[in-house]
Amino acid sequence: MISLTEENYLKALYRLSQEKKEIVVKDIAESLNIKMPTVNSMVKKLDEKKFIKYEKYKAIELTDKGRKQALIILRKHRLTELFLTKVMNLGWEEVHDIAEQIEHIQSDRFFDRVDEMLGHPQFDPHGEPIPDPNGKLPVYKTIPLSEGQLNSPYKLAGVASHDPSFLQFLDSLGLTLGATIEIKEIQDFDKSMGVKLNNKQKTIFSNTVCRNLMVV
Amino acid sequence: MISLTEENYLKALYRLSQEKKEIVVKDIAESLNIKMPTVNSMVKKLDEKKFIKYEKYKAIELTDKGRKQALIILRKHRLTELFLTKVMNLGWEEVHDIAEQIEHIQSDRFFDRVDEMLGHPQFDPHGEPIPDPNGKLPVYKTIPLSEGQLNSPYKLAGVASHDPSFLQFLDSLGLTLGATIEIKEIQDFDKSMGVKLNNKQKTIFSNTVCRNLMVV
DNA sequence: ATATAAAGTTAGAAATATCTAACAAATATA
DNA sequence: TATATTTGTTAGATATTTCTAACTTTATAT
Repeated sequence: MISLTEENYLKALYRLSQEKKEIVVKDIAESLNIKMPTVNSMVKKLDEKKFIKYEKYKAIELTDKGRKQALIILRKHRLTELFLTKVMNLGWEEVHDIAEQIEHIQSDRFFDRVDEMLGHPQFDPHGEPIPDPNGKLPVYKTIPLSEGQLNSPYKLAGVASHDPSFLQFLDSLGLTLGATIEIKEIQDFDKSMGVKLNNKQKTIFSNTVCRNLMVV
Repeated sequence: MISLTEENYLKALYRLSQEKKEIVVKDIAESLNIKMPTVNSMVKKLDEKKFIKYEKYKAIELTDKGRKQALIILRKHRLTELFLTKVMNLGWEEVHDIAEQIEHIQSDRFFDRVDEMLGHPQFDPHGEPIPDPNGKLPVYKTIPLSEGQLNSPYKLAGVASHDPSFLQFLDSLGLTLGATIEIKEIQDFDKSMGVKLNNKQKTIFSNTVCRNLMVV
């Protein structure tokens, strides 16, 4: 069995591993707002339980087992956030704290239903992929929309530019991660594309825009 | 602050107080599946925190503060069970364990939305009333069914007689608290009523029965 | 009314997760 | 390189929730 506290350590470990190559005791202490000696005891325990690899004074690494656990929690967290916003109509600013609690609920049935009610989403609204129930992160080979084909529905999986005006432009179109984009027309002369968004509105994207929309 | 464990003790205490007049250490131990010495330590603590009144070798009583806490948890539990069945379409047999976990979530916003999505229900499907957000059990001004009106759906909120044969009679009809009763016909000569139960089966109640069914 | 049984209590131990104080190692700086 | 700073570790304490073993009080039954 894994405790709520251990789950929180693993989740922090995973998040930190995404941000930096080396994770040290201090990183975890700061991230979880606890003192270093506490972390020290805990990493010893997590090492014994084979969730991480830890040696005195060395960097800490998640094992496959630990990463799997972390991803299962991350899945619950992301599904919960989506559920709270999309199904329960709560605001994005208020769902995080609730999701931090619900992510520890032990019930496959519950999260399966959440997943189902959301239509098995692949991305959360931050564009982060949602791990599968076995703690596997699907590997998407994303391509820029500019290399996409006609009449084949793509999903927005990320953006290559983080220019605020670009993001605002996407926002104004209601284009969030996970949105469906279908290429309906390609202009030869400037490579601009006529596209259909979420099977509803149609618009035209310049090649610049298309090169910055990473799809799957 | 009140811990998850303390919440579970208070909930058990409240449930036991509904079932019997005197609650002793052994009752709690059995109800929570823990040993008596553990309960002994805990009741001392709950007494110090003013949630219960406890003296050595005496019966245990909830204080107003303790009862309020218990009712807030009960509210969360009942709302959650309703939500899981009505909104998430889970089966009644599987929701209890999940609700036992979700009831400890700390978020007024979350439970307010749950309550709202369910249309502010007054009873759970077992016919138990749902406490309000301040831990108050609404007092319904109940009337005997005999004073009810035609074609207006009532809810069974209590019984005026506790005669075993009467209770068994209700039981045989599947009439539990919260059940819907609609008067379809009133016989002038003996005041017996033709009624529809839970929008399903129809039957006839004598005036004696009607005077003992307290509805809302 | 006394003996037996049931229920309750105390004392002390263990697991979990946290802390502070003191010391040690690694890293950065002068 | 030597010193200072940062980071890490150990040891030991505290709080929470649980347990077992031993003893005490209250209730039951002969």
